[in-house]
Amino acid sequence: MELDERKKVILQAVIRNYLETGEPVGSRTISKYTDLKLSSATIRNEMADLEEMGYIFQPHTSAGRIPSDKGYRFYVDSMLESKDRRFDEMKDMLIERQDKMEDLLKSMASLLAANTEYATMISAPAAHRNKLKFIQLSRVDAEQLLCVVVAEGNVIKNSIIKLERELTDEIILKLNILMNTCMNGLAIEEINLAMISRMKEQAGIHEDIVGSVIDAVAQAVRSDDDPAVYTSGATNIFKYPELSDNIRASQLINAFEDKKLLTDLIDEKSGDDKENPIQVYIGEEAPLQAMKDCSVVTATYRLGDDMKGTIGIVGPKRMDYAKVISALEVMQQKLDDLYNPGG
Amino acid sequence: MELDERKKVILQAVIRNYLETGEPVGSRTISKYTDLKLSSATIRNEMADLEEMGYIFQPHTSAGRIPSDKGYRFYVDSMLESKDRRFDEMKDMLIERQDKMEDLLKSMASLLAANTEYATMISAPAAHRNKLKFIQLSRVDAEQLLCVVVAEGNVIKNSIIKLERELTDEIILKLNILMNTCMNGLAIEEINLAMISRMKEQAGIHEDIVGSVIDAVAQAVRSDDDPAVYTSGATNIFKYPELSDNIRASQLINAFEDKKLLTDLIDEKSGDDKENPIQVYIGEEAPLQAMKDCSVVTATYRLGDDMKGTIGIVGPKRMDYAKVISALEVMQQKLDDLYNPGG
DNA sequence: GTTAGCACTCGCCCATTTGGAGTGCTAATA
DNA sequence: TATTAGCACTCCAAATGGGCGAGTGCTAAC
Repeated sequence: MELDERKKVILQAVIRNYLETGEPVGSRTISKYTDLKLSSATIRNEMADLEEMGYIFQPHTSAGRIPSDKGYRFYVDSMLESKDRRFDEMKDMLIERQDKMEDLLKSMASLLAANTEYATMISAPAAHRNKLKFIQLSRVDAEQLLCVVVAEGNVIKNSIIKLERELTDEIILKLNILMNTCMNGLAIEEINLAMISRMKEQAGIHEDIVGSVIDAVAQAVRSDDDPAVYTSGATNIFKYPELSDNIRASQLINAFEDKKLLTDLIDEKSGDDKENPIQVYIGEEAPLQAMKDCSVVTATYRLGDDMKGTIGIVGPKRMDYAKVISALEVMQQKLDDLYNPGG
Repeated sequence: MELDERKKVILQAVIRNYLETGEPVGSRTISKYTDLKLSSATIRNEMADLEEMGYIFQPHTSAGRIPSDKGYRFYVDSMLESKDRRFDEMKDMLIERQDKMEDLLKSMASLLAANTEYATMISAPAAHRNKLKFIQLSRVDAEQLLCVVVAEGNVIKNSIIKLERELTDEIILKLNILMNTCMNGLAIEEINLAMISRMKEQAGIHEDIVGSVIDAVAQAVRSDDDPAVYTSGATNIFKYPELSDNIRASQLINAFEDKKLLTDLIDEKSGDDKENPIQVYIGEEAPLQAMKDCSVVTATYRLGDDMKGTIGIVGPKRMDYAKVISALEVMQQKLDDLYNPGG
């Protein structure tokens, strides 16, 4: 059977109506809702066809229809195609530029959550291809060396290195210069074994310190230990009855509490497609089992050439896709403006 | 009416039984539960008295009794008095010393949550009376100066200072020395206006930088903008039916999401009593409206002389107080051991 | 002061009923 | 041939009502 134009219109009408009301929609409703001038009986026939094709289904006999995952997929795809967005809604959200990435992302997450009424998460730009801007070693006290690493985008990481022996100021200064001249401007992948042994050679008897510093840099730049995902509005899910029963809510909130889980999800899925940085996952497509009754919309943002992160919004399947997608597009744009003022 | 010895025994029995089962407890149960050798009829009379006195009540006529807030209060107080704890349970929880306070507290929070099955929160030691260990200014690029502040307990804070003009290495070095000689070892309160103007004087034309640095130090050491409360196991509340209905759960989870709220709560209430660092808040006593159906147990811990923070556990009123209190005591001890190995 | 006995209350569970929304099918219509 | 009106049917959800059991309060006897 084919999905002809009229079926499409009816399907759209069913979905749109369901998004508004959250109730199964019946044939009579559609008959009045659309300007097709068809009786409910005709609609019923068409709806039976649509059900057979798998776009909609009945939660039980003699109830109205609700969209299946396939139905949502059709709806979202056709929306993405038609570029029928509501850009305006969020355009004048105010975002202050913050010194620290962290604060910026936190405030963006809570802004998005407040405006969409869904749960949001933002991953900090992955630094793994990120260039080192600056390394600073300084003595805190006799046994401890502070290592500060600044990467592009003012991502700052600290770590403390324990010393087995005391170092003179002079040696620390030397090490500083050595580290910076060797590693400045490099991405973490570019630091290879050859370079490390060359540096160790130059450091002479202090080669162990170089080892520690490189560990520290690696640890600082790698974000495994510090997932760096900011979430907001997890409690919004209680606004949607279909998600707020005990089991589902608990699993969802749990997922939001477990930043590590989120990082994996967000990293794995981001940016499969450079042309289409916005991805929509519906129901079972969702990357986490806990979210199988939700839809997840993610947007990959880029800062400069090498840094990218992901913004994700999690809500019920019957979320306002148009609003969410345009909100994400605005956010992408804002991030771009803030960090690439020249571009 | 007086709370004689027998009434106390019966009240204890009622409460203990309710803690175990979560069901209203009837007179027959108590008659068998205790070794008082009293018939259920007698118990009924006594329970009627206890109800009149406000220690217990019936959720509805012809149901067993459950403890009121006043009843719990009696139970907790007599437990605290008798020092009848179960220290052993958690004693050998393994806590690795972490370089960073943050990681340590996070892992402690999740450990506590996992072991108690309640929700936990830990506030980082308030740094407001904390001594500065070390300040480091370094140039990131032409327009930005990185200011790293290390305080006692290896609390590290960064901030970026925007520059209006370029500074030479020499000047930065000078400023570094100036800042460290002036402020090292000081608590933030000890930095007064006189000192600031003296420093500005010494900095000459660069007095504006000194101003910025002091702002940065203040901002770094003050923790207002970064509440620094770590939570774990918020989803544990779903394990307790009396807390997991939609409204309550949503309010509670919300409270746990809002770190700022938690900070206020935790700071306001901590350490009223130096002798009794462990406080129990039952039901309406709880410091947050969202927690009015919960009990909250807090413990104030001290690191060194000036730093203190709070650990809090939130659970249903019928929580295992003995276990929670001893767990908190163990945590206090561990923190003490880790950071004051000499004492 | 304690206990046995008994009537009573009330929440909970279950089966049954009722009403309404919505369907599928069929026959009539344009 | 496509559309529509009509009707019987299905099923959910909410309301109704009776039986069960746990537990109480009271009274009278010990």
